[in-house]
Amino acid sequence: MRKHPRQARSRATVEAIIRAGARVLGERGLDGFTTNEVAEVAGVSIGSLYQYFPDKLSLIDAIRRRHLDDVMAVMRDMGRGNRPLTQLVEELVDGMIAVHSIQPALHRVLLDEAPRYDGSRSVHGFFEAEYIERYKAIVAAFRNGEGRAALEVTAQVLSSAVEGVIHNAARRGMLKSPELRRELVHMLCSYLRSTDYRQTEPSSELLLNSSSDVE
Amino acid sequence: MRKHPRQARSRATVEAIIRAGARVLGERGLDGFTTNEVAEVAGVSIGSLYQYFPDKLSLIDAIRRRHLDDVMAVMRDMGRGNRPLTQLVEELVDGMIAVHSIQPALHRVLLDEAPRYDGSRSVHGFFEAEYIERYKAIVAAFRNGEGRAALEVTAQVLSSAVEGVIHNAARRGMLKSPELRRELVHMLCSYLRSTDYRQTEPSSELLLNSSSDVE
Amino acid sequence: MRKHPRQARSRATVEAIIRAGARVLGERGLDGFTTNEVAEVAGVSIGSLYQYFPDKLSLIDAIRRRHLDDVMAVMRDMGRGNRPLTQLVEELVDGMIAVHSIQPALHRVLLDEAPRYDGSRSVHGFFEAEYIERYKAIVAAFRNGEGRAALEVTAQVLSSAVEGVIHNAARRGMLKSPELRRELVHMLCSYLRSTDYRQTEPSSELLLNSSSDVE
Amino acid sequence: MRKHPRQARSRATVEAIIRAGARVLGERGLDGFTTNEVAEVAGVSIGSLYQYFPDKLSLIDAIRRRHLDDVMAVMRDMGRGNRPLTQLVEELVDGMIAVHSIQPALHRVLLDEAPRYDGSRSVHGFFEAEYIERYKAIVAAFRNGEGRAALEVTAQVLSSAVEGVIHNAARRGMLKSPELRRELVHMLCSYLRSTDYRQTEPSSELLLNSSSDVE
DNA sequence: GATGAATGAGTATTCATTCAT
DNA sequence: CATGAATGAATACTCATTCAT
Repeated sequence: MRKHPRQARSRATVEAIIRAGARVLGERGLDGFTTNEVAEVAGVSIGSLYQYFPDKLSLIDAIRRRHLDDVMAVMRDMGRGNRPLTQLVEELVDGMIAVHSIQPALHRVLLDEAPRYDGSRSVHGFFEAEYIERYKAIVAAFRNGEGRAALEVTAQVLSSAVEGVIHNAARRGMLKSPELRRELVHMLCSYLRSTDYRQTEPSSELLLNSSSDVE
Repeated sequence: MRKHPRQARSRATVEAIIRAGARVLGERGLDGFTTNEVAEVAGVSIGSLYQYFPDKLSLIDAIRRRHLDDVMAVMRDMGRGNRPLTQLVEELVDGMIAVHSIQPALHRVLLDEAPRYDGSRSVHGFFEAEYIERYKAIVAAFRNGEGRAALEVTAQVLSSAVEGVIHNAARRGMLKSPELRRELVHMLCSYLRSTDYRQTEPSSELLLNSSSDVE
Repeated sequence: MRKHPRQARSRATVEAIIRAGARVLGERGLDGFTTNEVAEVAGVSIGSLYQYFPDKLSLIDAIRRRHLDDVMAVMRDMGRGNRPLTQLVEELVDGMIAVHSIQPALHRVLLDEAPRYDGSRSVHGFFEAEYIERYKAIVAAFRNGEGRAALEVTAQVLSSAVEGVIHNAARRGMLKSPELRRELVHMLCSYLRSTDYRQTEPSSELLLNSSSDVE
Repeated sequence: MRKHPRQARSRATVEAIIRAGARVLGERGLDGFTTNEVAEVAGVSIGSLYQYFPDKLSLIDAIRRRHLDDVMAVMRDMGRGNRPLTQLVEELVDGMIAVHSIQPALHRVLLDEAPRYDGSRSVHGFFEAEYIERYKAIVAAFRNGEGRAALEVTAQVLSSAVEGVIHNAARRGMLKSPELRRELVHMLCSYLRSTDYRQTEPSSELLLNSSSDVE
């Protein structure tokens, strides 16, 4: 941000801009997101917008930070208290579904489409660090004996799988499907519960005899 | 396509345009994808581009079709022959990684960002139908006794999880990490191997007592 | 118009754009009328033009309104006071010649070539209604006993004859010819003065024995 | 024209192009008139079109000549035989209406909108010379004692009035209205029958007491 | 601080015309 | 002679950003 708002009025202005930005981004998508549109929706002159945000990207970043804070709130709740695996996973999934239900498109746009400032020192960087750390904590709690590196990768896989499923469901308007919720929970639990698969696996497995073989 | 290329010369032109388009889309992203840029990279005049593609979107659709054909080829290979679960999943994951390694960003842009022609009868529609069908075949082979509806949802969860993980890895340049591959395979196998979790689960579970609670 | 100019500066801009537009349209014709050209002639950036006019057509409409206002002023003057037929017609013709002398081509382009916004409720629609009404008033004053429908048609014929002659003269640069003025006045007076010709006519007429027959 | 077609085949090609051109120009207007479109409608390659017509304008000129020939045919018929004034005028008006009824828009586009080659030596020039000459013959026949210059102007006024009324009617789809026909005939007859109005006019005229005075 | 008028580089798309095959 | 692939200048319109008031 270009300038830090000190007076109450300025803070309100910035607030209005970010809110309007989130709304526009969620409703119109990245293409419909123009600084003039945002300023108008915010009931603010375009000049005022540029008083606080040096350019479009910085505004997107601010919106992202705002939104990611919500997501982080869900993650932080995960950390409180002890719960059995299933319950924890269910809460995680439910939290994610809840966050994405508010503005289904916004989160996806923010995560997938909207360009980041430079990739390193951006808001997203800090957020992501804590985000993955939270996932690591979960993994560590249920997968004892997993090494540092493995932990990192497992958390990565876990979080991106959750996001992949949730975003896809959001795109299809299936966020509220209980079956989807159940299956996602199921998958995550199976994964977290299983010990290293290299030991248990190549025993005697079912064979796939696909009939779609013939083409 | 506006016109069908009859002479050899024009077929080469169309080919060059699609190739250049894929490259530009992958390297510069949807924003950097301008018809003029594509024409230039293809070494073709802008007029030639519009001789064959009525507008920008139709070109994107052609690129998508091209790319999705590659992805489907991987999926179709899954259907051939019988293999144990692990091997099948490994091949699936390896195939996906391979496809995404060529142009890491292209697939994601094509799937997540790039607008489709009308949402219903487009290329993507047909592709997706077969795509999910292939996943369903896999699930059906290893999860006997799963109902119709459950099959659909499971396939959905499975495919979007795979894509989420792969795309995220692509974004981070981690596509070639063997650990990631291992964990993804692991997750998918656990999920597919497990029977209905509602029976086996709420026994005696570990409890999470996170210390990252305090901040 | 997209935006209403509030500050004096912007009102001047809009004014300059319309003036430049009229000039370009009159001098270069509809083909040479490009928004960029207009902006340049107006000494204004293309962006400013689009700030006030959503598209090319709306600008043409604004120019038309401006121009038609001038024409209507002439017509309204016709309505004031009582004058003998000849004097009235002379004033009408003189007024029309004056209006078209400013930018000979503009009026024709505006009336004949330039596309209208949607054909019905556009500026031209309202203008035309009053325009023909004024003509009807003239006809009614000198042709007593003419029915409703006949009035309408007579007014139509009268106005389009005037326009035909004036526009053609404008094309040929003959607008200032006193002979032309005299003949036009003559024709209109003859027409308006004559009672129903069906009674007076097939008496004993001159015969045309054209020698230009042989060629 | 670039090349004179000698063989039968070429003559047929040229013929097809001109016909297609007239159709496109009439149906789609000057804007929809593109050389590629014309070639396609003519069932001929664009290359062939340019074999015979060096550019777009030359094609329009050829169409114009073709069309004006039709109009001239009407005018020439006027010259044959002797008829009373009213009959002659009725035939003129009917002929004009007939010519314009075939492709109402074409004639207007050709006369009003379509650019001419250079204004002087074009097809239109020659045509117009004869055209106005025909009108002069008519005037001369019924207005004895009119001088050279006056004859020219009268013919000019007469022809442009006819065209103005007819074109306007064509635009409004009123070409077939018998009232319109009657009034046009009426006006032309009144005009041609009247002797110099300077002698007969400022006697005792009706006064216009318009009520639209009050505004 | 706030305003909103002004800017202009950039984007998709068309169409007259050429020329190798 | 005919074809149609290729060309590229030209055009309408958008939007991030600046700056005088």
